[in-house]
Amino acid sequence: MDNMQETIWDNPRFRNWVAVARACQALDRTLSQALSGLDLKTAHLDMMMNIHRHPGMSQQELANKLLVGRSNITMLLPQMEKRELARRVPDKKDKRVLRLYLTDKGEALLQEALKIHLALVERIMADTPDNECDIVGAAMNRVVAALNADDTELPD
Amino acid sequence: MDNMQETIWDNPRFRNWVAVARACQALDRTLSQALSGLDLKTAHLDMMMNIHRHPGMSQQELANKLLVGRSNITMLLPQMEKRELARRVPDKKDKRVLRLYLTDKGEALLQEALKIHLALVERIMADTPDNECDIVGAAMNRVVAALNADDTELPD
DNA sequence: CTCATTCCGTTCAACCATGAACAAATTAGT
DNA sequence: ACTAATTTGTTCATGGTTGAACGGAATGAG
Repeated sequence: MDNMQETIWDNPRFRNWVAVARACQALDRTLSQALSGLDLKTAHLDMMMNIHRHPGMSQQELANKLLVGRSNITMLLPQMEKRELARRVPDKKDKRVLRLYLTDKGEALLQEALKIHLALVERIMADTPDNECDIVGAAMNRVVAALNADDTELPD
Repeated sequence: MDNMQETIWDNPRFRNWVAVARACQALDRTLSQALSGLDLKTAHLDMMMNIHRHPGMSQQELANKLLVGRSNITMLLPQMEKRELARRVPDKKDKRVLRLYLTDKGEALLQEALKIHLALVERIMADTPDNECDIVGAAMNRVVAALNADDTELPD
């Protein structure tokens, strides 16, 4: 009873979050390998997913969505343009911004990559019932909301 | 009605996993900022956490736990030794391996960092009841198990 | 014992990501 | 209209991460 370790790993919430972090990292590594056949990296896939869902977004908006620096987008995009997966179209109203679109080739490659990604997700979640999956998703959305609340303290 | 999009984002499991990935990434960024006051990076914290829980482990074992390359450990450790947070002790039996330990200073700093980490975890999980937290943790442990099963397919 | 093989840690070159500094375009204040 | 501040994208130097190649040490087969 003196020996109540009171170590942080006795805290269920901490242990549970460590599991989340480990699962994410493990999946990232496996996904990277699975995508190597398409000559795609996860960074590129994330970009393509966001451009697909929000066509015409600016590089700045994309950087915010991906939680990376603007310069990162600038470095990655030329590679995708050379492979003809994406286009940068100057905005008529505002000559500063470049609006992003996927080419048909880019959309096609994205679909291939998403098949791989989806198959992987379904496999790792195979032993988890649907309602528990939803609980996980809902909890994680609350996490994102809580962290965004912090960020929005700073900006406007 | 023709318009059943059948896009991948209609798949609940995929959406839910995307939420997990976004939550992880968001927390990593926030944690990095929170640790900057201690002049610690998440990579170092992960190392210290593992050495703390498994004193005397080799660099190889640590690399496996962290899912990083052996060279990564070699590059990070000297910095921690100079700060007197960790020690590398040659193994008597096997002159190849260096066994890792935290110094008292390292243990003390780890406790400070863990306080910050724990506070962050408890805050982002504040709106999630205990039983749902456990469901999340259990699901993520199954994910890790499923992915480890893959890895052990290759190495024989 | 000897030689091949395996394992541990290190080194090195290549690749990525980041943030500060910058030029051009836009907006706001006066 | 004119200046100051803000925003967008780019460049560049820096630091982190990786995988292949290496030398030293242990293991196993003959």
